[in-house]
Amino acid sequence: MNKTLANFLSKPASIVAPLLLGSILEREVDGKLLRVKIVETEAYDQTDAASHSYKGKTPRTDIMFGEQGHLYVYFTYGMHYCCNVVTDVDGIGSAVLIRAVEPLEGTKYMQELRNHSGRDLTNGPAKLCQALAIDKQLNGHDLSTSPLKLIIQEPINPRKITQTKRIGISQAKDVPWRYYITGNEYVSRP
DNA sequence: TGCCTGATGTTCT
DNA sequence: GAACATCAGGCAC
Repeated sequence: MNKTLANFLSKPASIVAPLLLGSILEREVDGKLLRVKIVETEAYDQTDAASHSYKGKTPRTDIMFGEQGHLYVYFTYGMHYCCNVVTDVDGIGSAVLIRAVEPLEGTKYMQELRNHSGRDLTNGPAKLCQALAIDKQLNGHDLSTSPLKLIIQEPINPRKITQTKRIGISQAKDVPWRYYITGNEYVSRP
């Protein structure tokens, strides 16, 4: 694990989530390079009823309780994958869900992977996983290594970040741990 | 443009 | 056996 990245992610999810906005994900697949910018995140930790780690460590959530900087991929609703960046130190079940990204490079191949084009290419957690060919094979992947790298950028101006309640969940809806870049067209709809 | 619904697998009770 | 951190397509307005 890259030390700078590990250090950056060594804090609770609610702290890291807004700092991840504007950072870059680089994905290599089939010899092609895909680059996207993170524009929307949600924080989850073990004190949070909506979190997979809330009920303690299970085989499924093992990754969330592990070392920060790894990818936690889960399968949901019978047909979709979603990906999280594990944060906080080893032993704490804390992660940041990537909800939306903005395509920077390889857009055409993402459209092929999604078999879909247009604005709604990556504006949802399951959509971006499909666009980046992320599935459970990448569960536990170290984000400082290929074929999927997280590249931290300077944190964007907090004034350009909107913080709201989370969406698409049934528990702890009132916890305001959703963050997105204000006005970015790739953010999912509220 | 916006609500409603079906598809469908993994996990935990 | 139910819940689920979802999406896409259909149909009404």
